[in-house]
Amino acid sequence: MITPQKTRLVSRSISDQLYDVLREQILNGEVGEGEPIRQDGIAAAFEISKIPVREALVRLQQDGLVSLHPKRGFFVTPLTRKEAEDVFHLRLLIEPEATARGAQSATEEDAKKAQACLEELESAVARQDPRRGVYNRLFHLALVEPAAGPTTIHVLTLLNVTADRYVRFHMHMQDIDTRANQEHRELMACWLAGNKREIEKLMRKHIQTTLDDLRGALK
Amino acid sequence: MITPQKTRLVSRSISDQLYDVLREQILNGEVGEGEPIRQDGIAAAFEISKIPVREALVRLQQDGLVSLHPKRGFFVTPLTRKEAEDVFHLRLLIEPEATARGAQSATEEDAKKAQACLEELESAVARQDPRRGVYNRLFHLALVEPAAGPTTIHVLTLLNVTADRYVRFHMHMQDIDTRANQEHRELMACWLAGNKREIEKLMRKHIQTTLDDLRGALK
DNA sequence: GGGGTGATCATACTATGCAAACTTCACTTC
DNA sequence: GAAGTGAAGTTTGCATAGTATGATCACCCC
Repeated sequence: MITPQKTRLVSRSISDQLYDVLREQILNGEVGEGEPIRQDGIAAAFEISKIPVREALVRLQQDGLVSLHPKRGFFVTPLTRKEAEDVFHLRLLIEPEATARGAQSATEEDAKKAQACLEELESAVARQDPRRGVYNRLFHLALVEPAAGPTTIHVLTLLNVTADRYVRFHMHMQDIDTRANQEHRELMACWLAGNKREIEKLMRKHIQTTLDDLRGALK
Repeated sequence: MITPQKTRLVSRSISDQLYDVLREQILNGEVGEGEPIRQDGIAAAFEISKIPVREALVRLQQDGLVSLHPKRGFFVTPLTRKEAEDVFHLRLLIEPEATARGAQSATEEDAKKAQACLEELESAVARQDPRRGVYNRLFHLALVEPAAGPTTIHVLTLLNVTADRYVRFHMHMQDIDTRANQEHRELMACWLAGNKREIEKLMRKHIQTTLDDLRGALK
């Protein structure tokens, strides 16, 4: 018998897949900041045409990861201290409260999913998976999802992606992995308990600590 | 002698121009919600190829105005009460504080620009310009710009665009134009005075009032 | 006549190719 | 030798066109 899938299987377009790949590469710093992005080169490297390449780049532009100079091409947006402060400021404004609301209206289902995300994250950290930034985002979002509207999800994704870029670039992962692990466990426990005030405080502290570390790395 | 231009003259691509046009049309409700968007149709209507059409739609998708079902096309995202509440919740969280910070670090230059935006807005309202939603956004952003980073600008643009869509769809403009005019004047005066606490309170009230009106229209 | 099956049509998605624009660099002129 | 000029070489941006996929409908079997 055919077993039904939990994950809807949809055909992902080339541009859609490329979007993820390019975003990961930029977040990993594999493309130097300010460096021009040659459409032909990417198309050749992936053995595809320029059309899906352009579409992926346009999406990354809307995310603020690359900028477009007309008739001159796409460039990786430079990392600036100003933007880092900006992003974390917004996260501190939005995410603690959103997480608290998520904790309040989380169902059993939501709790399962959040815990699964945490386990996947810890497993990724344990095996030094370079994609653990992705799992970190997924965990943070899972805590928010139960109560958040689509716009909140979208904005927080945007902010977490950009924050992730700064963290990965300026900090050695091992240094924060253990601390983050500890904090994530605390967050999770508190979130499951549904303690609104406490979870809000913890999340604020979690983000603030990362920002402090980042400031230190930026000297 | 050649007079130097204040506005950098850059070549705007077809997809870039189309992005603005389509966004305005969706905001005006000229494309029914849930309605499929035929790429061929748009390409034919504007006498261009499908490539720039797709790029414009991809950008609108990142903005949340249209959604994409793989191999089935783009659809105008439906308006929901949940999203409206979500968007205004975020605006209330971000915009008052950002405006207050803008007021504090505004230069003479910034003040001139903000006042120019307000005048343009009032003029657009006076002549019943259907594009006055655009000028409203520009005014709100001008108050924030002096102190805001690029991400704050981007997020607030996103939120204001979506908020604008709900306002235009559910409310008759004349009803709020006069009240908004009054409030904008107060905001402007207070902003110029640099009264942080007061401007924060006023902006919060301004957004809250719009939300209340919107809730009323939604019954 | 209802449910399943296959052919036809419409549309999305991507490859190829081309013209316009930008960059680079050799060359000329002062 | 420095600055200006023009041609060659890249690269972007878009049009054309083909392929693949999903939707629609007629047809068949029960």
